[in-house]
Amino acid sequence: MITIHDVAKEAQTSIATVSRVINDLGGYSEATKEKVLKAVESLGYESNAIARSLIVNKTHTIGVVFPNISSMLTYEFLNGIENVAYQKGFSVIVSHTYSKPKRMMESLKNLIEKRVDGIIFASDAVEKEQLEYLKKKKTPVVFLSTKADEESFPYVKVDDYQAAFDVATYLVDKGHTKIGMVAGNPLDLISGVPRIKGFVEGLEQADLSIDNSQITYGADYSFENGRVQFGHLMTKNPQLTAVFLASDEMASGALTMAHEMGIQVPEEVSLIGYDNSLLSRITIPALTTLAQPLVGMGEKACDMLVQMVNKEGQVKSFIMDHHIIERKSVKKLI
Amino acid sequence: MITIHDVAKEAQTSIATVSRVINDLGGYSEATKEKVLKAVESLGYESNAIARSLIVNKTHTIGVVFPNISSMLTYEFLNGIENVAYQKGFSVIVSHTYSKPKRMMESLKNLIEKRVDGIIFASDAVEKEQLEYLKKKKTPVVFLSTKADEESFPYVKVDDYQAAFDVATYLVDKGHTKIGMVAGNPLDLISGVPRIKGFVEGLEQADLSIDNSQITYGADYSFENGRVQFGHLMTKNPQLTAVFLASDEMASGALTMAHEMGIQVPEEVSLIGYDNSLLSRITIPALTTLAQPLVGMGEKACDMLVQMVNKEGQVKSFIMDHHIIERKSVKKLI
DNA sequence: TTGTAGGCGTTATCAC
DNA sequence: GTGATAACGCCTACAA
Repeated sequence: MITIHDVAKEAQTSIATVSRVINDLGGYSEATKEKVLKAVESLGYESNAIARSLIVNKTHTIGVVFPNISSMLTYEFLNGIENVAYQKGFSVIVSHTYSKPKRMMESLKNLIEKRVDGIIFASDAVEKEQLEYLKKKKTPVVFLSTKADEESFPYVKVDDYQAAFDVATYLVDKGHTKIGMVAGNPLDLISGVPRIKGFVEGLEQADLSIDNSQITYGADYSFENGRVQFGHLMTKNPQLTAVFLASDEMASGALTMAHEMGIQVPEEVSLIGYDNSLLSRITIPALTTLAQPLVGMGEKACDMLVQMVNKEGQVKSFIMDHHIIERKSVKKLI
Repeated sequence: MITIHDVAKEAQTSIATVSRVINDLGGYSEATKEKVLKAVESLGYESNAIARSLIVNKTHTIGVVFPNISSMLTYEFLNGIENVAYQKGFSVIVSHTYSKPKRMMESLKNLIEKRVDGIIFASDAVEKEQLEYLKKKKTPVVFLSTKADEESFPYVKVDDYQAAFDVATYLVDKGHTKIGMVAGNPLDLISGVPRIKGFVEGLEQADLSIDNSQITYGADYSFENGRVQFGHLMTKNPQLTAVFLASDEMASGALTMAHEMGIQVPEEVSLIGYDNSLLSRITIPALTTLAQPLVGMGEKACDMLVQMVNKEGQVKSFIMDHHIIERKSVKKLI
């Protein structure tokens, strides 16, 4: 390995001076700068970020912790994160935890040992143990599309309650009155519950009631779950003219089930999804959906984290705007 | 920050001993081990991987370089990579380059500066400059779903020529004779050309000729490109009964175009994709496609890289098996 | 403008 | 078994 000493020798100067010109610190003549740069070039020297980190106590690296892979959202988040990280001069270490507490803990510990400057914790519920751990370390953390039960760390989220509420009134505005929902996990306090609650109350606001038989629940937000839940829902409630799916993946599952059951979308039943993931543009018919600005959320989270790392003032949790993107899966009833 | 010195003081011993018990090196009494462990626990000490890396000259971190985000393959590769990396005790730094040579070079340099133990270069053509650079450094590199023009670095790939050839004979076996192709980029030597060549020669093998009007080309493998190319192809060649799309994304684009044009799939025209990405299960009809073992390829690439890092024998390029997954988009002609 | 020297938190080589 | 102490490659006072 070729070090700063080699460069110094080649340039016939000291390592201090080499360090100065490499880091653009000024305080050296143009001549020596030339010499040093030439030496760097000819030797192919590349400074050792590890050594630098050790002394400046910063790695310019952040860690991102994701739950299971199955979700298509993850990748869009990651893109947003990586974009601004790159732009701000940070590298990003990713780890998947499959929502296993043990693995989450290991990932966290590993990131801390590697001395990342900050951590983005995405899309997953945080266990008490992990929260305690993170609080003990002083490492900056921001939550992405999730939040801690307390106000310990800032988060970036959409207002799921309001979003689901808006979906309900959207459907009502389109003239629907017999409306169902394929919900996510009713035990998921972060996304599951608010979407259900928001939707139900949105309907109530329009003087529509929805009883429990018109809502089905599942374990996750997957294609397969959407497929079977939608099947159950429609056999129990064939009168429905519109149903809200708690994710685009579920909605596309519903689409294939509708196809299997010979139900026309949107002619016979309207479908509306959630997320505006890549999927929603690709299905037939294309999905009308509640859009979360996924890439933007990743960017925002990373922005906030970098701010915290650089101690640029106080960072507050941020609620991202949502809106409904109209495509082809919802029919207006006259 | 709490260091090994603090632990040593707390445990009333030397840092050398603390280091020994932490690294399980033996050569200490059970009693001191207890003391040290207790001190570690009570202080919440976590060793500094940066400092360790500096001296052992290994970071237990690998870098992964991807091109643009648009591809859905990327994430599956990443999952495979991250799986075995985790299992082998490595962290992974990802970076996206948007296929911009400048940004690729920056990413590479950054990874080298951060002293990653190895690099996986995925899915993108390698420029001469980058190749030269990587060869100069002694850092292990493996190519994933791409390869260098020379035998400089090992790669993991599917045999695109043979795969496309197999697609051709598959379609022929199903009784099709009027067959078209929506190809990828004809300038893409890694994936574009072999798929085109393999497909054409597969047809010739069955005494079917395919002239240039039955093949359309595009810039990439995207949904949108598949959509418009398929439109062109079918208006020029309405007699076609089957078409091969060079990616699943393109195939799903074709599906929506077929829908727009009122062409039934597979009743009027059969479609076959390439990749077996998540998409192919989700479209209606579900796509018959040539499957690349995406996750497996990521795993294999990481496996090889770790082997190289650990200097466990010679590592050779690896051709992954491919096969056709039959779903609903190809009709058998009687 | 430049160089010397003391760390940064570890591991590893010696002695004891 | 255990403890000094010299690296690892760099940054940064402090001197000169």
